[in-house]
Amino acid sequence: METRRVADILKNGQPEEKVVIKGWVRTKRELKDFAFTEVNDGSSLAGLQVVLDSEVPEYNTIIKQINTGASIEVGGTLVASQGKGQKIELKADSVMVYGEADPETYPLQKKRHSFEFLRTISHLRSRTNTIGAVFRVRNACAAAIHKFFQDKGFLWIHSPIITASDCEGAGELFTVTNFDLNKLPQNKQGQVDFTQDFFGKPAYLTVSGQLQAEVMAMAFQNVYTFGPTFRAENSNTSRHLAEFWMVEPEMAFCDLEGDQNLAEEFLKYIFQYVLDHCPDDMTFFNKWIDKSILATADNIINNDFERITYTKAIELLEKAKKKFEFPVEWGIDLQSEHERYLAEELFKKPVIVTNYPKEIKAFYMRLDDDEKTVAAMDVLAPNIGEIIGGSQREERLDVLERRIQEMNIEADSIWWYLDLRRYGTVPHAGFGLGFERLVQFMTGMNNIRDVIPFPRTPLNADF
RNA sequence: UCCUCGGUAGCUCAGUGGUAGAGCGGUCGGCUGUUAACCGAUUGGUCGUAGGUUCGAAUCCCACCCGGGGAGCCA
Repeated sequence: METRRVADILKNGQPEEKVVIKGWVRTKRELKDFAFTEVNDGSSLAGLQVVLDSEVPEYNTIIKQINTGASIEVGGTLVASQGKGQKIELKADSVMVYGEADPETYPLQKKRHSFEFLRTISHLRSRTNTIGAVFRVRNACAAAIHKFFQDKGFLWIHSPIITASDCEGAGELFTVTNFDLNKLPQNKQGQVDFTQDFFGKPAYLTVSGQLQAEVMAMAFQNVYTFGPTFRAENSNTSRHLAEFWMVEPEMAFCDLEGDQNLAEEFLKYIFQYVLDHCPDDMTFFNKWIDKSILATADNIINNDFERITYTKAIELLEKAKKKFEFPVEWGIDLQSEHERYLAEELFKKPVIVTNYPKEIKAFYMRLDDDEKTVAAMDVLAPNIGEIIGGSQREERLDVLERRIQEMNIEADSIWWYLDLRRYGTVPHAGFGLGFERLVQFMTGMNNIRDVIPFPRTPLNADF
């Protein structure tokens, strides 16, 4: 008989149906002559209650083997439950134990664990309610992202993971080498001789696929990257990872307004998709993790995002009656307290702030006519702050070269990027979104390490 | 990296100079419909590591390691 998934049985199962399930035991409640067990196969938050009694062959042996964590196959008949917690349950005819889990050493209990502890057992934590729900929602987010872009005709670009250029001149990079680090070849100046290295020059793990996305947008118009990126920064926070996934759409023949339109439509779509596809998981998060996430999702989906310029944002912050720790004046980068005030207190919905001072933004952002600001945009959302950062790119070769010079950017390694402005340049724009931060925002999870299966952070690359 | 709080049983924690504790978990027993089952009993420790002060240190001091929260930076 074909194995059914628990999610399917809970949704469509009918009494009298014969089914087979395979999964892992979450709990066992043993009474004198029979027992209840809950089996979870990862397909849903809820497990299927299985009723076992002496009709199961070798009941006395089996019942001692099916402790929390054991993997089993159960065949039987679906029946309407006499108990209260579930509509339907499985009356077992046969049970096969694939692998036992010694209760003396199996680290997961039936009760709640701290996320800090679960991180020390990342190979087992996906079997818990919360982490299981996180990864189903993470998957739904990824599926939604692809569907959103594919339905719009965007090409998914596989940007390189190894790169010889440091895109934004910012952040610490991981070096990629095949040198024997105990015997580094040196040149006559006594420095490491990278001409003997694998690529003949220093190479790094990418910090962004944006520049390559711009290349591909110049052929396919609309593209997006969705892949891993790396930062070697020694930042120990609940919002940073050394390895994380980033989504970066790039559109040719698009300006800053089109960029904002896409960002707004994109966020609304992802939230709606997850609500539609993971309602139980989202309800679970709303109950146990953060009681505001469903209201937040509703806010995102049903409100037009506020759109203001940076200059207007500074005016509003200066007029605010609130005292800020960091003083406000034109030219500063917005601190998280400022972003929170705009999104949470003033507008109470997502706000897109545009046209920041050029001094605080990257070299590739398009210079505005006033020569003071650039065509940048940040989407600030209630409860999380900046979730999306983007810009219209500088498509004018002379202006771009001037900006590169002003900002002391090493231009040699991005000659190809400048070539795009030499040959058939067009206005174009795009944005970047940290995928794990999106999942954090969606689920209300406090620590980014709990929304990626195997987090890489300073001093932690286990599993 | 900076600030701050913490590290005691498998887990969550109490214990602030004098015999190392509780709840949960595990184990054993009981229970004919349980739902983090319940009831009874029981098991369980190099008090993060290494020094120091003291008659005596989980407790006080120093260094280091690790974790949480916040900041900076960002995604």
